[in-house]
Amino acid sequence: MVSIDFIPLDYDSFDFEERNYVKIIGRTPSGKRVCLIDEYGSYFWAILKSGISEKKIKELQEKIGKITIKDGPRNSNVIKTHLENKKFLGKEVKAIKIIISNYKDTQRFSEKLKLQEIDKIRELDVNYITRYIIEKQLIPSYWYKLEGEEISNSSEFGGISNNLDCDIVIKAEKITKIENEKQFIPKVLAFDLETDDFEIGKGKILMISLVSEGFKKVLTCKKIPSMPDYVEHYNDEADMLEAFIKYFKKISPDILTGYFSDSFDLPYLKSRCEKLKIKLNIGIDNSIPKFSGGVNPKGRISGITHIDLYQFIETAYSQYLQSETLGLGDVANELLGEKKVVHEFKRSEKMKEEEWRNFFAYNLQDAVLTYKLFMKAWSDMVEFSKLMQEPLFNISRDGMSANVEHYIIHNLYKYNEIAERKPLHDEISQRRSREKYEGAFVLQPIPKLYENIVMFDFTSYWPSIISTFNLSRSTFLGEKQAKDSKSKNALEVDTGKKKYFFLKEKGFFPQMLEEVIKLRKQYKSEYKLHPSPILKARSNAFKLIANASYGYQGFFGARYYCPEASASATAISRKFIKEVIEKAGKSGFKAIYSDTDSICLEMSKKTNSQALEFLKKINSELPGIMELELEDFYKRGIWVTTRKGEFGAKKKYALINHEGKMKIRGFETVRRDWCNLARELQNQVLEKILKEGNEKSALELTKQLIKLIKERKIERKQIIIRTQLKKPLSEYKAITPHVTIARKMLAEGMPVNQGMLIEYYIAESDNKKALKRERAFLPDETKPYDIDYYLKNQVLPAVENIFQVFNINVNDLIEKQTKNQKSLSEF
DNA sequence: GCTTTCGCTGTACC
DNA sequence: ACTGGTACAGCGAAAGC
Repeated sequence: MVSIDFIPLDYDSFDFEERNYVKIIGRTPSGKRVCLIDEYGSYFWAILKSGISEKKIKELQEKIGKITIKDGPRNSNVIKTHLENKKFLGKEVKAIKIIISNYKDTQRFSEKLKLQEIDKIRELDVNYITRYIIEKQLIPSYWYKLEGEEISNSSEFGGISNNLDCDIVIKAEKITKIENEKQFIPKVLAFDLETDDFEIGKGKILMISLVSEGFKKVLTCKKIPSMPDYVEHYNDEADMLEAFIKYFKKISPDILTGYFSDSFDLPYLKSRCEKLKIKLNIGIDNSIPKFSGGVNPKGRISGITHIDLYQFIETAYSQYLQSETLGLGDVANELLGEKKVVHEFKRSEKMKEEEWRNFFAYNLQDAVLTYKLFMKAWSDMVEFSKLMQEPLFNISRDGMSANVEHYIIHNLYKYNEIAERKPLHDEISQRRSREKYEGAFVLQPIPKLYENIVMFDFTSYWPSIISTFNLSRSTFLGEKQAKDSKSKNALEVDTGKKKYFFLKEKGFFPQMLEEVIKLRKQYKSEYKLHPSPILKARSNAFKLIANASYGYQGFFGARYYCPEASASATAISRKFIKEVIEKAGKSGFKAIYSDTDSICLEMSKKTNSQALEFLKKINSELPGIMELELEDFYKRGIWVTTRKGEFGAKKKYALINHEGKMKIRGFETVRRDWCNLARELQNQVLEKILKEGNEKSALELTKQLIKLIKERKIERKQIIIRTQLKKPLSEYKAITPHVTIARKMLAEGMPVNQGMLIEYYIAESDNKKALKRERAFLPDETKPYDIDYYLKNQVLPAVENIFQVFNINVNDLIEKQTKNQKSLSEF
């Protein structure tokens, strides 16, 4: 018997003599690599119809107990059955727990269970590892004391330990959670490839960068006269790949990370190794990386957690990032404040020595930035895996709906609930075609420059509504029937279209949410008292889960899909925000604007403390855990009309607080599909107006810029328009400028991928009626820009509505200037 | 042949 | 396909006259 402390990192399973075993890789506090092996038989539930006699149930259990699978790839049997009183969607049920010898036969067993007494079979689709984590409570990223028999270098399980790059292999007997808040720092290896063709299977690998603690190298098969000292040269690609494998094994990391490495670097590496007949045996059992998932491949390396950092950044950070793309360069710049080395891609045979030198630096830096970003994201990943209770491999790739669902599944046992199944194929298409339900309320603003504004918003609006009003799949009682009067124990929600009933007795989902909100509040205040990246990450993970839970209930792929709950939540949201608007009016504040959970009020002659008193009054009248809070006081704010100029535009405003900090929403300034010229001018115009309270100097600035545009003094980079290619080029029905440019790029042999930002500018044309797409050119083309287009379609639209607030028509300004200029040049 | 309408597309807000 | 609905705006082609 041995006993060690360890932290589980990578979860896997294997079969031995037709039984399932869990294989978990972790580390001890002193850095030894541990492999835990545990026998574990999976199970599922047969939920019985009500009113079946005990005798019948006994007979049924016996019958089930004898089921065997012999026609499959292995012999499987039922190990044990167990009758239990459980809950399913909140209702009491009797269910038989069926423990089987091999989870891979789950489906085969269920097919033999189409029996009269059985109402439903459930939890066939709960992942084996997930189930193990729930049952043994061996949650990733926490510390445990592991007791068991050491089987390192033994013949157990066919000598599995002999081929394993581990310090100790233990057959688990007892696992106990220990209190250890010590943050585990993993050994991380970041890598990046440069190739001579972007398409996997076509090109060759030119260089590989590797970055780990105290380790920075570029491996290459290209030789230039004087190599930088971090570059190691190999005779050919095969030697270089062998060297990669050698270094990988020497470093023996816990985590391999890359940026887009699931879809590019790792499959590329695998493909080249296959072609060159090199065994990419980087798994701790000497296995090669395996890919699953088809369209969105996921690369798995046995015993080593491969993390494609891009995927985690996309789900966990993208909503907070200002970056206009989620590329490594933009993200590293924003999160680390480090700029990427600029490198112009050329065909490798055309590159000169200096360019190769730069290419090496570029390659190294990609791995350096990936490494640093990973370290920065580590706390968040750990907190995610602790909250969702799923391994890091999954956490780093899952979207928010999967996160919400994992949170639910891992906590169901507290409510004695059996999990609902995932929707089947037909169900999904049915759900996807459902009508949209009405969403949140947005108040139409009156265009104006306002002074002295206060903004309030509801804290965690959606989750607080769902929790307070108990809106969920298991508490939904159905639509109101005309004759229905049995609503004593139910809450009625009038969505305007339909009336829905929900049970008053708290359901598990609203209860879980309430817990999440409570803990989020607790960690947030703890963080404010003792700021640390861990507490910040923890508070943030809870916040994200809470916010995604509303969308989850309306999502077609959800186990606990309930669009009626979503529709009810929005109906309730509309009711409360409108009430606040009305009460504000009665208390002498005037609502300028409101969107979903926020409200901007004109203070008029009211003081700040009067505004806070009003807030207090509102809160005293709010039910449950609903709460309105102060967002900020603002010195000025501006709302404008829509382009047509008929009414005030929603989702578009700019504010400045008393410290001079601006908050700009919806304006072209914050839209990446407008050129920088227009965006920067608009930003400056807004700043001047908000700071000075009038339009005078902003107008001057605009006039100056118009002059510069006409004199062709604008730099090319200022007039570039960027639009994302959101789908494969072939799927476009409309031929827009960016599609035209993308086709042109493709024809010129440039890489064009779904998701990339297409850049172009608009050039002059003799044909005045030419379409925009006919005047669109690549950034490096030489045609002079179209003055008229940039004035009338970029700069003017960006500031026109702002000056309109002051009754100034900027269009006249351009026309006048144009006339003057023409008359000058004509004479 | 010109103007208006409408579907497609992308982006942002919450 | 991988959380929800609301809103704005530009482009290009179809529809309307």
